[in-house]
Amino acid sequence: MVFNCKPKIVLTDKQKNLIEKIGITFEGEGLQPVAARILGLLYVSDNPQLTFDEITVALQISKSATSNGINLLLQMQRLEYITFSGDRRRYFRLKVSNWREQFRHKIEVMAGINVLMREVLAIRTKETPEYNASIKEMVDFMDYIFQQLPLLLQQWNKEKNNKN
Amino acid sequence: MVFNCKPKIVLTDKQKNLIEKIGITFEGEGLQPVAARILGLLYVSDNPQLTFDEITVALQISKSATSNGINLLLQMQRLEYITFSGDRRRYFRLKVSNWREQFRHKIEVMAGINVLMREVLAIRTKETPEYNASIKEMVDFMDYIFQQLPLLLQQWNKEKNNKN
DNA sequence: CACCAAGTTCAAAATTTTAAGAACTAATTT
DNA sequence: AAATTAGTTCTTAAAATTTTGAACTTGGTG
Repeated sequence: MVFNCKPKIVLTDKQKNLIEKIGITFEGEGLQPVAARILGLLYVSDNPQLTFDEITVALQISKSATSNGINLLLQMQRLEYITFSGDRRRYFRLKVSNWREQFRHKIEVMAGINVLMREVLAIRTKETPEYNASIKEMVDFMDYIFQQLPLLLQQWNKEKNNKN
Repeated sequence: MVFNCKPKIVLTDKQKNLIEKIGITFEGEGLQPVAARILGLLYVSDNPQLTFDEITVALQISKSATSNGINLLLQMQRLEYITFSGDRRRYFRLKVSNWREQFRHKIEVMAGINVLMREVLAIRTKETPEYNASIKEMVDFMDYIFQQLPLLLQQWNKEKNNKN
């Protein structure tokens, strides 16, 4: 096992700042702080494939924090890993190519709220027709959007192909 | 002061369940639990205009919790209130008619993430062209979406007018 | 003026979330 | 077989968030 040594990853101040900025932003989206920083690190790091230990060291967190963060992100399908024969370590990387699915998933979550709003409309008193109509307008619009978004994706795919 | 008495608002089990369901969903969106339930209550309540005290009683929370929740939602522009002369109480209601702005705001937040991703691209090493291209593809698509969404809104407005 | 109603504020309590550390497991190497 | 590596799990500690209760305004009422 001659080349088991990996040059420790070094982060510039610019990179560190951006990791924190990404971290805060993704925390705002509901992610756990450590998980948010792991994403930041993988976005910013020169090497987009990092081991468990490299992540632990780069972010200066405990092994258990790394373990929890990684497993959460794996389960959320934000991360995947590859392995190399003769090396027990997993190399984690962002599932960026996955963005179409992520996008679809985000739409589904938002559409879920709309389903709830339809439940609201179903049980609301009929004594408040204007109010109900306001809610219905919003729900109808959102459904229109959710219906149109996949078409936009298709359109964009097409435009992109035309350019190449 | 003859008719200062208001019939205490009564909620059916169906309504209570839906308030909780909405509560949990909006918590998932990052809202505080109490604020999320206040929204739920106002969505579901037969009377869409409730006083401070009615909210406190209906949700069985403390006055300070109500105060915090209401002020948060007012500041977030999710709530507004009206008053009636000779009645010191404020009557709170959802700003549902506001949904176009809310929608625009949500887009801006998502677009903010995209700005960050462009920062990532700006400082990433050029040694990983495929990875960078993947990120760029995602960012470009999201920007396309954010650009198209206002058009969809216009289109929907038009379609709606044609129907009437 | 004394009192009540409609809130607000603040300190403390309760709850939840997050992270750490230490002990553990399961491969691999020596 | 002992030691090392790559992690996991579990208990606890620390931190942050949320909620309460009690005291405090502020404006109107009798």
